[in-house]
Amino acid sequence: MTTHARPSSDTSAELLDVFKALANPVRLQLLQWLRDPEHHFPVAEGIADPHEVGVCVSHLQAKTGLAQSTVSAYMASLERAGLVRSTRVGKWTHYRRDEERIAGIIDLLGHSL
Amino acid sequence: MTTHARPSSDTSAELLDVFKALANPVRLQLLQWLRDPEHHFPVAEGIADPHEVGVCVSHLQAKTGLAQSTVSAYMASLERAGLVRSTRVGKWTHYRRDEERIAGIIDLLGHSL
DNA sequence: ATGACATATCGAAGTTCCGCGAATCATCGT
DNA sequence: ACGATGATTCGCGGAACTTCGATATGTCAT
Repeated sequence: MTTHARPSSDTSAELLDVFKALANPVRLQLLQWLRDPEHHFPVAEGIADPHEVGVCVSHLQAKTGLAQSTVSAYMASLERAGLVRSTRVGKWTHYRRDEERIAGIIDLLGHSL
Repeated sequence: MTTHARPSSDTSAELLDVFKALANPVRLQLLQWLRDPEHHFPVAEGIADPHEVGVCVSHLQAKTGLAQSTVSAYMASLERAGLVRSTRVGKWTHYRRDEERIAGIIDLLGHSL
């Protein structure tokens, strides 16, 4: 069975990674843009539904105005924290939110913050 | 009335401050110790209930093992983020969680993260 | 095989954060 | 008024973060 009351050092470490990933205005913004991709990014280009596959780095990069290398690194850090997942389609890497994981984190916050 | 769907730049800024405050293992730990003060800190010393008044910086400092100036600055940063409140009693400054505010933040996270 | 294009990784410069000790401020006894 | 005690503020060296341009990898056409 699982202990459910006292936050273990394990769950705290998990939360810490999430907090570090989101303690940056651009990364937080990126995650929020991905809540509604078709509303924030050009839709006609890609063949597939943005909600299914995600948004490619080029589009994210254009919207932030930061260098491509920066955005790439930021998305990698969000992925390491478990907040997004990536799918490679041809030469494009698409990023989408991991809603299950995010819901789990919110739940964890409600219990152990 | 309150806008509740689209995260305004205002609520995002609020969340950002919270994330920055909690993106440090010691500060996160401090907030969690304060969930159950009488279990984590000496109880006989103070006259008042820790839940009411809070825990003074000396006790927090002793438990972290860090310098007093560091802990003082950390608590100030948690207070700026709205996660704790301070009460001065004589020469002691007591810190306790702001549960209402924390609940509000959790709620905000659930809606706008 | 060779370009062209999308992304990832690698230094590097500037800024912010971390944690400390020293100095300062506030409050209580005496 | 004075010293002792708790807390905050200040200045510092070192570590981590931010962002960039340059380079490397991977993939698609030709």
